[in-house]
Amino acid sequence: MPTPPPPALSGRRGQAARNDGAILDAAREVFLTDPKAPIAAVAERAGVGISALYRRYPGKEDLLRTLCHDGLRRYLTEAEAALAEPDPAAALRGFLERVVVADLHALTVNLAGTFTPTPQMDADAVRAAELSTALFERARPALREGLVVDDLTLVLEGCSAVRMPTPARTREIRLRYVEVLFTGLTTDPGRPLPGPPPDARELSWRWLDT
Amino acid sequence: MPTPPPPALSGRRGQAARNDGAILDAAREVFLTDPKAPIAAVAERAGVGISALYRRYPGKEDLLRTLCHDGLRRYLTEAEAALAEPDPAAALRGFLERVVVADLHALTVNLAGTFTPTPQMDADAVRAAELSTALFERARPALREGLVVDDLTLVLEGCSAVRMPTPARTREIRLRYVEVLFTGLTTDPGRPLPGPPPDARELSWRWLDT
DNA sequence: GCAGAGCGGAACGATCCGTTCCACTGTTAA
DNA sequence: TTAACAGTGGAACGGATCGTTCCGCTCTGC
Repeated sequence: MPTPPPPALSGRRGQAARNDGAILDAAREVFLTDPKAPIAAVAERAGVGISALYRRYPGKEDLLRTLCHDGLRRYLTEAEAALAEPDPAAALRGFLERVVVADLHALTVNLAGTFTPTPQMDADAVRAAELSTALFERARPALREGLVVDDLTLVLEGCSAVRMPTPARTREIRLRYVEVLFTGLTTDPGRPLPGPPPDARELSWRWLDT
Repeated sequence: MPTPPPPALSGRRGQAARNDGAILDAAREVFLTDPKAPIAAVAERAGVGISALYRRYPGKEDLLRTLCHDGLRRYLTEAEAALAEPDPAAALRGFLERVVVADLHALTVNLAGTFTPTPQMDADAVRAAELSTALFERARPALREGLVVDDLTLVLEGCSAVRMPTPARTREIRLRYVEVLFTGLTTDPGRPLPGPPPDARELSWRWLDT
C-alpha cells in the first residue's frame, strides 16, 4: 500500500525524492481518517515542513485529486487482475479483500466532492464501473439471487467504515468482516432480498461536493 | 424515530413546545450526517432562529450530550424489548434491524468524543454492553462459530456507514444490508473466522475526543 | 566557492463558528 | 386594556482554524 521507495539516492536530491513518497503516504493516512483534515496535519505526519508540500502541489485540492486518482488507478489494476483469475467467485472475493485492505473505496468515494475531477478521472471512473460489473456478472452464479452490482458498493462502504486503533489491526478486522459478508453474499437462505436494489444513480450523489 | 409530538397546544407556548421536538429532530438529522456540523445548520433545519436553540441548551456540547444520551436510552429500550422476545435468533435480528434503522449506533458512537459524558451515561453504557452480551450469548447457538459480541459492534458500524440520498431510502437499503449480513452471521461455511476477534478494549478508543 | 534547489516554519488574511445581544412580537395575567 | 415578559430571529463579535505566501537558512551539485 505505501508508495514504493524510489531508487536510493543520496544527498539533497535523494531526500527530496524520498519526501515525494512520504508526503503521499502521509496524505493517504491523514485524509482517509478525516477527508477535511488540515494540510498542516499531512506535513507533520510526513515529518516535513509545509513548504515541502507546496513545492509539489499548487494547493490542497491538487493533492486530494492526485490521491484520489491514484486510488482509482489502483482500483482498476486490482479489478483487471481479478478478471484474469480463473475462478469467478474466488476472484471476486480476493478483489473485495484487496480493495478493502488498501482502503481503495474510501480513497475514491470519501474523497470525492473535495475537488473537481479531471476528464481523465471521469473516464477512469466509467471504466471502473464496467470492470466491477464484469467481475460481478461473472461471479453471479455463485451469488445470492437478487443481488446487483451496486450492492458491492454498499458492501465496500460498510467495510471502509470499520476502523481500529492501528492500521495493522484495521486490516485484520476488515478481513474478518469481509469473510462474514462474503458468506452472506454467497449463501442463499431462500427468502428474497428486501427492498428495491440500489441503483448507480442514487449512489452517485456523493460526488456533489458540500 | 422522530420525537413524538407533544399534546397540541396553541399560541406561544404551543409553538415553543413544538420547537422542542423540531430542534431535537433537526439536530439528530444534521449531526448524524456530520458530527461537527455548525449549530446554525441545526437551527436552519429546524426552521427556527439560533436563539431558540440557546434558550434550551447552554451550548453545543449540551445539545450533543442530550442527543447521545437519548440514543443510548433508546438502545437500552430496544435491547430490553429484544431480550423479552422468545426466539433468540429472531430477537437478535430484529434488534439489529431496529438499531440500524433508528441509527442508534451512530447516535451513540459517532457522537462520542464531542462532549464529556455524565456519570449516568457511563452507567448506561455499561448496562448497554451487558444487555448486548446477553442478547448475543442467547443467540449464540444459531450463530457462526468463532463470533464474539464485539463483532456486533463492527456490524453496526458498517451498517451505519450506509447512507442514501433520502432517509427513507437509507432505511430500505440498510434493511437489505442487514439481511445479507445476518445471513453471513448465521451461516457456518466450515472455515474458521480469520484473525483475532475484536475486543471491547480496542473498540473504546473512539471515546477519546480529537 | 557559489548559485540556487529544497526546505522549515512564522505570518497573513480569509473564513467559519460558537456565543452573545438586542430589538421585536404575541400572549398572558391582572 | 395594558404592562410585563417568555419566546424568538438574526445581526454582530471574538476567537479559532486553515490555506497560502514569504522569508531566511542549509546544503548540494557543479
